[in-house]
Amino acid sequence: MPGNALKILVADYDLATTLASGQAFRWQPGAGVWTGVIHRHWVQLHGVPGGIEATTAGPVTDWSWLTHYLQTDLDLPTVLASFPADEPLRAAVQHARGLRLLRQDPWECLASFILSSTKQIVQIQQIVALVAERYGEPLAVPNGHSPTHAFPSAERLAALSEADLRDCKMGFRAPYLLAAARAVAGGKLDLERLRGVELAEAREALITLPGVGPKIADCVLLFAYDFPQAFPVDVWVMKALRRLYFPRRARSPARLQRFITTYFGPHSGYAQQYLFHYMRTHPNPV
DNA sequence: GCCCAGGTGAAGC
DNA sequence: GCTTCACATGGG
Repeated sequence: MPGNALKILVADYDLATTLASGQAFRWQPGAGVWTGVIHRHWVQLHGVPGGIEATTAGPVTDWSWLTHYLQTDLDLPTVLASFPADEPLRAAVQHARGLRLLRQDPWECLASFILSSTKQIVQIQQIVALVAERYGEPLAVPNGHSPTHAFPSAERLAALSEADLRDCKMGFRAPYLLAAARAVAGGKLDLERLRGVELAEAREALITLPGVGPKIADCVLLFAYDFPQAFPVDVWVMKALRRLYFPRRARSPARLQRFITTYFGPHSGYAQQYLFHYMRTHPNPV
């Protein structure tokens, strides 16, 4: 029987921390409820004892889009057990146990992170909301809720001008987003193909886009694909590495990179997310 | 006013 | 290889 509500049984899932953790930008907190958009679905989520309750605008028969996005089948204890047993990671995990990685749509994730450079998370949310409101297709929403839009397709954005995008307050990122939209819409960059290639090859393919460097590429590979060893290094993660792992003397970028790829194990991307969250919420040394 | 934000590319050495 | 700078915009 198709319904518009579902309870997902899952342990070790901190919904609020996950949705606010700066990997996805379309979630708005309410009174214990998170409202957002996944693909073409308006959805409300709230964490309850033993799991997550979801409500949609209309009847749903196949909920796999939701469970896949939330990654509720992932066994978190296995991931955590794969981390090196050091003090920084122990503290970071203890501080936010239940923090998860989502599995987003590659195009939306790529576009969002192109917009992310030297922006605070709240500002990225504002820009993404503006782009969706202006150029995304309207979605079905329950009575009493404000109108919501899907994130616009690459084809839709590719048809715009740079000025249209600059009007969405994205500044110097506008030509980068436009170039990415045109590369994807024109078939020059096949985001689906990246699902089946090695991490290094997928990274290279993304970095060919102007405005996409190693950090943004790794965000997309970690948050939208199945690359558990993608390890985006932003200002916060760099602070974590310097302060928690190399407090005495600075390491060259090459040495740091080698440390990242050898030290954190098969789920290093997850370790990165815990370190990121820990530094963001503990910006000052204890 | 000032500094900073889930960076990147270009120019300089 | 590494360092410095510009690039828009808004929050603290």
